Amino acid sequence: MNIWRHSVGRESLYRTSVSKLERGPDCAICPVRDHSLCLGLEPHELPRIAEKTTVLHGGAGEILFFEGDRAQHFFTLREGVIRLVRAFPDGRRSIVGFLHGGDFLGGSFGAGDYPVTAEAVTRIEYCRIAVGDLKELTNEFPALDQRLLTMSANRMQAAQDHIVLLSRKTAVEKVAAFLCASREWAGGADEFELPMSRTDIADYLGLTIETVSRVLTKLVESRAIGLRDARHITIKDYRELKVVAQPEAMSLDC
Amino acid sequence: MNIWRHSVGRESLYRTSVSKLERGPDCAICPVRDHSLCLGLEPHELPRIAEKTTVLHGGAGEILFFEGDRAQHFFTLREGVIRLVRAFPDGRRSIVGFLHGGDFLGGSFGAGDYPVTAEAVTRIEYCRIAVGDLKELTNEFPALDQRLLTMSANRMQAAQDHIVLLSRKTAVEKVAAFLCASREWAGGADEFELPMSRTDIADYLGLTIETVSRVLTKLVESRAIGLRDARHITIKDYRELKVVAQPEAMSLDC
DNA sequence: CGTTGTCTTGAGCTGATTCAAGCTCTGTGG
DNA sequence: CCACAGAGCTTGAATCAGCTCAAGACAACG
Repeated sequence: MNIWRHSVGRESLYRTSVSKLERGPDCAICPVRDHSLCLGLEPHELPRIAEKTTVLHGGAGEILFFEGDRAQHFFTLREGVIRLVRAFPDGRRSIVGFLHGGDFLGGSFGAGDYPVTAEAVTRIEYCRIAVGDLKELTNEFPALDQRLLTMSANRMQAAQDHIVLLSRKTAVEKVAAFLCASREWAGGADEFELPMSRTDIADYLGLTIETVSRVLTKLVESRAIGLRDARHITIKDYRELKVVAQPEAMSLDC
Repeated sequence: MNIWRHSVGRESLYRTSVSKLERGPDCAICPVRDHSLCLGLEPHELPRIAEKTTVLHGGAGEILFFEGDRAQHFFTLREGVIRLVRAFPDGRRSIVGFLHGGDFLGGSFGAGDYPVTAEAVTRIEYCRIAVGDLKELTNEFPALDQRLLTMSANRMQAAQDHIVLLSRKTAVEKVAAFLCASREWAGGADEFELPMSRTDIADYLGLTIETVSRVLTKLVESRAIGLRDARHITIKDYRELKVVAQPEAMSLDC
């Protein structure tokens, strides 16, 4: 890392700054202990994984790895938001997913390259472990494999939801679904802050920033949501929003 | 299984026939032995998994499980093609992926429901094992977990490719990408048969059948492909097709 | 207090959809 | 053997959801 690279996308140049390095993690006070990889471990096993793990943090915009880089590390996000990006040479960009506290990254198990670029949306804190070390640990603690499988299955399901959204939902449905998801990500309260820009939202939903903006004002006019400013959302009619967001949610009557 | 259920989609009624049941598999002659789950096992370990496994086969249109069914089984596809479907009550439909020989299904690890419906596109042959039994076996053979993780990672990458395709590619790019993928699926030869209908293709690419049809005739006119009939494709200019299909494939110059 | 980046809004355009025929197989029954 | 029905596919014409282009609003910042 710590390189300059020409972007093929909207931004003209990326810069990856050196992440500030800390000592091994103090797992006892880990904010994501019970919904991350480490849920698979007993408390007394944590030191074994901690000694192979480094805690890092980085600022918004920082790049953890580029698409195509050799996948040498496995990461657990402790704090903040990360976007997974694929960019086209002609400027088109697709955000394949957003990651939040507890989510893992990397871990293209078996040899391989990262299939996406990982960028910090906000200030982030994360754990890093070499894939070789993780593999050793999974031999020692089989519960880790189970946990990895469960988390992979959850991510797969999220990806499938995303596919359905992109292939068959209208702009309003997409934005409504995004707002419902953001509400969950933010903890479930009806007022929250969006960590990402309109550009990120558009590239996640397969729309333009103009369309995202227009749909949001339409939702404000229909009193489904409120906008204190561009980043501060208030959900005013969650039920309605959810109905719009999930036309596929049929009340199964059998 | 073996039930009638109203479809919420284009077809008015689904029928799930009883799959013909065979004895346990003869893994020695398994057509997908070396690119399925069982790649993780030594030859002498195969009988242990075989004794818990049932081989089944079913006809085109047969449904292995419905979205929302309790995920009690794990499947390995030996022969044929399966589509993973999500349907909306209003008739919209999305195909989240196609599966081919060696691919696995189900296995929502940890308790859970199937997030999609699995339907046979062609006549199929597949292995079925209860998730509980599989879990026991993974304790016995840790290599199975590794293999599952690797396969999950590959599927995740395919899902991400699909997301990029749906969110940022044009109709021509989508169809071109689909044809390139079909070529691989069919073994890599320039002449092959499409196992699925235009409706399936459209629901996979997030287009209408009319658009798929129009794009195909356009590709015929531009001499990139030939169409003996609707299902028989000849790739005439693979290079060109690949370039159209992957506008994201930049020749990394650094 | 100008500059810069982000977001909103408007007007016109367009790629893909919708609607509506018509065509081409395949199988079935007379 | 041909007529006929039905499903699946293609083609054309009109429409529209979302895009492009362009301008302006607003906040943050040096």
